Amino acid sequence: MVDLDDPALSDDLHEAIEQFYFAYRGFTDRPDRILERRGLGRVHHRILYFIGRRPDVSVRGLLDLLAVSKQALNAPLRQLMEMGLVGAEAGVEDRRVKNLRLTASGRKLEAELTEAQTRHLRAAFDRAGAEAHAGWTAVMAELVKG
Amino acid sequence: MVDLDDPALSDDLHEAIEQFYFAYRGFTDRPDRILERRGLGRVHHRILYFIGRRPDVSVRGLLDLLAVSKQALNAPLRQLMEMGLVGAEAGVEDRRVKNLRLTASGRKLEAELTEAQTRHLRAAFDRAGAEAHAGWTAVMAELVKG
DNA sequence: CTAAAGTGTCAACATGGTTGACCTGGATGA
DNA sequence: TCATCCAGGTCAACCATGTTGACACTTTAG
Repeated sequence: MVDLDDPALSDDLHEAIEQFYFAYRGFTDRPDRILERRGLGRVHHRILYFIGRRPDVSVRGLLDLLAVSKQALNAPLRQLMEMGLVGAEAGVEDRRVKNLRLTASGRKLEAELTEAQTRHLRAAFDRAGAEAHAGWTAVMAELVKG
Repeated sequence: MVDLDDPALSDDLHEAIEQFYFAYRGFTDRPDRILERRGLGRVHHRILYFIGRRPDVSVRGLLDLLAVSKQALNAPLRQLMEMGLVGAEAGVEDRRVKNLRLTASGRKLEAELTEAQTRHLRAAFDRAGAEAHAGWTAVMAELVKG
């Protein structure tokens, strides 16, 4: 059992570390379970997610977002294209670049996965209140910047 | 380049997903870099951290906290004991259980690693303000519960 | 024409996790 | 007392995800 009310956790910054760890773990394992039923992994989710959010992103752009090597990206991306979830088109200005987009079925899977996470987040925001929601967002923005 | 101000990110719940992802990534890679200089990994950090926060935790307790198999825990834990960073004592009531504790040098390394993360968090909390800090904590608590 | 950039792919390797099987030794209840 | 359960340790096979290095191809740009 995970007891976050343990009296040993006095320092609130230490508590924040644990909250971050456990919250993130809970945040990722729902979509993970959906994915593993299809033989896909977390990488595939991240790829689907970012292509969905940034249509026509290039392979290079994806690499920078995910901060992985192109070799690590290549296999799962190709797999998603072979499964018909992601489509690619040569760029108009520069025909070397591939503009990546979700297909209809890609959008469907992406929505299913992301929905699991947004439902989780929305529930927490609702319970904590609008003010807390705003505070959370502000702190997260600082963490991303810093 | 990671551009979180991209106009495509309209839905704030989607933005929250990205913030969570990028914030967590930034949060973990500082201690990771300290560790890799000593040939240790993130697992070792988590072990040191939780033993530090919950002195006399048992191996079983650690397994439940980390949610990994005992085989995954065994090697890094043994390594930490061989390095003299973690000590163990047989339990008084039940002599099967091992009560794990940090040694002096274990506490030193743990403090160094954790300090990197608390400094990061403290900076974000300071910039975002006390109210935002409270909101962040409230939302995180809900996420851990949910 | 040449250099650089975007993409693709092969190979070798490291890490960190899994499950299954089996062992020791201490606790415990019929 | 004896059978059984539980904490812990260890071996083996396996898998997912990542890395670097090297090389090829196409296209763009100087």
